[in-house]
Amino acid sequence: MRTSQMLIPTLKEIPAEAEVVSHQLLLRAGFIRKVAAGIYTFLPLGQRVISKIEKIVREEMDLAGGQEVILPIIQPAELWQESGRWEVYGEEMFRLRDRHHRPFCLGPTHEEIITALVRSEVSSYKQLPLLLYQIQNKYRDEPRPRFGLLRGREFIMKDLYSFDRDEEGLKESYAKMYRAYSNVFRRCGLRFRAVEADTGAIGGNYSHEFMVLADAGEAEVAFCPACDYAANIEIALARPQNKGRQEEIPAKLELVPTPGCQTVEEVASYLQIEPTKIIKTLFFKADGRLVSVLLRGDRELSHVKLMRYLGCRDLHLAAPDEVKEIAGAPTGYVGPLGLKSIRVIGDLEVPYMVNAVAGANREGYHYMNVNAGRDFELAEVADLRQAEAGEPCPRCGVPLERKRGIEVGQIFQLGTKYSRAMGATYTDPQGQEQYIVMGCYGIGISRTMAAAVEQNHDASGIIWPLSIAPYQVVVVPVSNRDGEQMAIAESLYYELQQAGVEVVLDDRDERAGVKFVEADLIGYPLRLTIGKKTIQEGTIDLKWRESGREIALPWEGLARRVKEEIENVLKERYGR
RNA sequence: CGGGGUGUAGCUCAGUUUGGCUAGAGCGCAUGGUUCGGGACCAUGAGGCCGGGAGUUCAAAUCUCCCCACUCCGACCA
Repeated sequence: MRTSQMLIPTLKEIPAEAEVVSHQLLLRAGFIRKVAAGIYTFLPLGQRVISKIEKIVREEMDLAGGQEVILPIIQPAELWQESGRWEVYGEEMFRLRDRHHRPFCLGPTHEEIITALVRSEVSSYKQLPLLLYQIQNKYRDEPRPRFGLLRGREFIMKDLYSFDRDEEGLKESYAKMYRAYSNVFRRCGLRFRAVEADTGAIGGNYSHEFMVLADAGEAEVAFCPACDYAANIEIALARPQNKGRQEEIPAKLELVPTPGCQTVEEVASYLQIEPTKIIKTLFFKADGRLVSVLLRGDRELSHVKLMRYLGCRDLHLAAPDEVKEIAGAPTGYVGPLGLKSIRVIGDLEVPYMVNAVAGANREGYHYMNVNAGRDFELAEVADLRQAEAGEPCPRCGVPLERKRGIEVGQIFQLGTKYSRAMGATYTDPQGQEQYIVMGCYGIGISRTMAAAVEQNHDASGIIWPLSIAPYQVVVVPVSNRDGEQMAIAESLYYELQQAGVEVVLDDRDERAGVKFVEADLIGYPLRLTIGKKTIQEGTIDLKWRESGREIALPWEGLARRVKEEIENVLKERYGR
């Protein structure tokens, strides 16, 4: 393709709406344009990257035994009512009615549709296992779309569903997908970690997320630099870190005034103690019931851990007046001493806290020298806090790292949640009816594109991994008015095309500087420059975007050489 | 949903506080010329319901009210 005929609207300035670098660069380099909040058009270059990611995904899914289908975007409410999710999904679902006022939704995911398909078409164990997938738009009316392609309301997703005879089969399918996903993201040139994850609204009991490590990520992961332990911070194991401090002798309980001290920081600085000495008491409403949670003052609660422990579906902080009613004091002065008629759950560290400080359930006062067991009963303890960087890995003891990540894929073992709800069964060899055991596996295709930019860019623009670059090579004649240069450029362009290289020819009547700057911004992995030197010395400058390495090579036979080099890199760095 | 910010040319923004000439700049675009290996320069030109509606006023981009969109923080998603 010739750039003079292509739609590549680059921008010199950063659009005001874009906050994160992938959003800025994808807009500036002419890959995407916004249509509404969280809804984007993919321009020709953007579409090519999407296609390339999809191609890698298809290869890996097909090699793992997947079969591609296309499921409808518009889905009838009845199926969602069967699974029980029509109500559960809430406002995140785009809902609509047809001309007969029948309710539908735009598919946020496809468990219902695929389960309905399989229950009517699969009836024998001989038809299992089955792996079906599609690549298609998904619709989720996010309360707050942001960061361009990283959190959209319409986005491109690959979703695969596995159907097995039993748990054993599910584990195999899951393992296959785990490997396939690792291949996909490696081949896309991403640095990622597979982490243990919560199952959330999708349901099921076992899950991994594939996280691309990047500061723009909305999730946090804890991982071990030495062993393979890695988990979403929501569920990463957090063992008590204060066991060794028990040499301190419990002292006498003491009521102290703490006027105007409502936060952990205020109390700590007023009493001249470390936040680690404070017992933080939080009140939550879990499915409508009040519970209280005790945590060391410097720790952060994991909502997911608490929800899992309580087995509740809805969890939010209690309102201040609810807290006052049950504790007799406003938030900031509440504590476990004398708390009645409310369930109290402590984090694993709380029993080890000696001579702690806690709210006195009296406005303006805290207790000092509080000890669990002596001063209050702590019947329930559980792992409820977020793991911190630096604490020992729960598997091997090496200090954990904690980083932000972009979730580009997630795999779930669903079990029989949907097959039971929707009656998807098969007949086993003994003639008995059994529920099909399911798994589901998603890859955010458009999000992967943004994640690749987050990880691969510099001050000049995008640095596409060769495997997903919109084009592999740009040929830049320094002057398109120089007939000799253009003749060489044209023939090189032709030869590269003949060799099967994905190439564009920048034949625009622009100054060389403009072409170089835009080539860098767009991020073509390889640039071939034809200038006066080419005429005089017979060489063409070959420059890799990633390393900046530039070498002059004789232009005769260059196309074949470039093709070989591209093949090598694709094979060695991005191959299977 | 709560709180903040912003809506003026394709893009980035002045102008709004204190109402008043024909609404501006840079970039981009078109035409002509000079330039030509890292976003050149000169000249000319096109391009605006100043987010929308209602009001106040002799007069509204500017003041008031309502609505909408975008965006950030939080809640939600979990």
